[in-house]
Amino acid sequence: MSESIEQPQSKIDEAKNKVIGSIAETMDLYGVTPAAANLYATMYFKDQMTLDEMREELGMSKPSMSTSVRRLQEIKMVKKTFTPGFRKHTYAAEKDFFRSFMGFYCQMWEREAKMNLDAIEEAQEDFIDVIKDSNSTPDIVATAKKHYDQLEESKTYYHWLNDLAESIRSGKIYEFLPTDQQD
Amino acid sequence: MSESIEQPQSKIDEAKNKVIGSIAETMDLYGVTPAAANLYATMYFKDQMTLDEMREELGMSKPSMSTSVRRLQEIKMVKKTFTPGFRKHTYAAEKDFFRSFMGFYCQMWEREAKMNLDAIEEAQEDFIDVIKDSNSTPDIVATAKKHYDQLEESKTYYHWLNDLAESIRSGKIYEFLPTDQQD
DNA sequence: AAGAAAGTTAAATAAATACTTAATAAATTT
DNA sequence: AAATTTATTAAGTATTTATTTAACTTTCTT
Repeated sequence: MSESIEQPQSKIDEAKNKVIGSIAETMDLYGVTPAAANLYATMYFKDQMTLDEMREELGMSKPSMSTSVRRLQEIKMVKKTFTPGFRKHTYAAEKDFFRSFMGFYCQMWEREAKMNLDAIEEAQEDFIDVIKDSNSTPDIVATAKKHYDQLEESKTYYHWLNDLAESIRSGKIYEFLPTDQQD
Repeated sequence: MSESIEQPQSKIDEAKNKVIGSIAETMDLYGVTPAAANLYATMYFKDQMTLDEMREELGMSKPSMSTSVRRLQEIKMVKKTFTPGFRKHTYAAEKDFFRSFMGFYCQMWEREAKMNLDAIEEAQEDFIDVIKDSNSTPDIVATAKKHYDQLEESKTYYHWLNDLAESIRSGKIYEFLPTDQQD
């Protein structure tokens, strides 16, 4: 048999690996570690996996798989599965990318909104103190006012970000942007 | 003067730094380098800046500022400004977070969709070859079909991601999610 | 309850990446 | 056109981050 003829199984593996590489690369760009990114992409083609199977399949250490799988659980891209009569823990990838998207972005956006709104609140109080302070020169007061107003305006964005996250979590966004619409 | 009484100017700086730290921290989480994140957050409170002012203000090297500012330009978070009769280049931060959001996410999502759709296309061709191949056992064919279908279904997500990006770029999303709605 | 198997935490190492210094290129002024 | 100022590229260094090895804890089985 000529070596140009590929075995069906290896061709399947090759095809899978193209997709795995691509998914992992994009996850990398979003700040997910390489091990976690490769793991998710690998699990995407599997029903469920144990830590040992992951270690075997990716050729990495077990602790690495353990921490990666936990990180993926945190962003809701992997779920623990219960397998009766089986001692090892089993995990399954979230295959629905819409749900993965939700888990990843909504969490991030809500966190961003909270963190920055908290900081803005504190800063605005400080600016008010400066504005009220009799030691403040007119220039200083004007600057404080300008910054206060800038922050006030920016709040609109963070509220919108929370609204966006909420409309994704609730699924309401799909009324506006249907999932089945082919372009 | 007691040291518990704060000078207005330093109080302003302190307040700004709270927000700068918070903005930079969230940008860090999105994979923007610390230097670029701090730079954007600093510029957020400035009209415009030169590379030397950036270096001075952040206490970092000029090349670091140069590469950071370029990265920020790529994601549309900083724009070059023209200052007549002034030799040095000047740059201004995009103060409208809605525009920053657009620049950052739409670019990422469009890139993700393109990359993964390309990989999927290639992989699907391979799976078809395997399905057609007379050397393939029924098991192999079944697996190839399963993977093909899974990839086919996932395309819906990438098309939706493109639609989402498009609706943000066009501003149509704000018809669905108004920016002024306070919660 | 003791032993074994699986998973996690902690410390150490390896790898990646961000940044700085030094050198080069580009642009503006005299 | 030469010189000076500004910006960028490249090479090297330092820092951070990811991963592994080793120790420990938990959980299950006999």
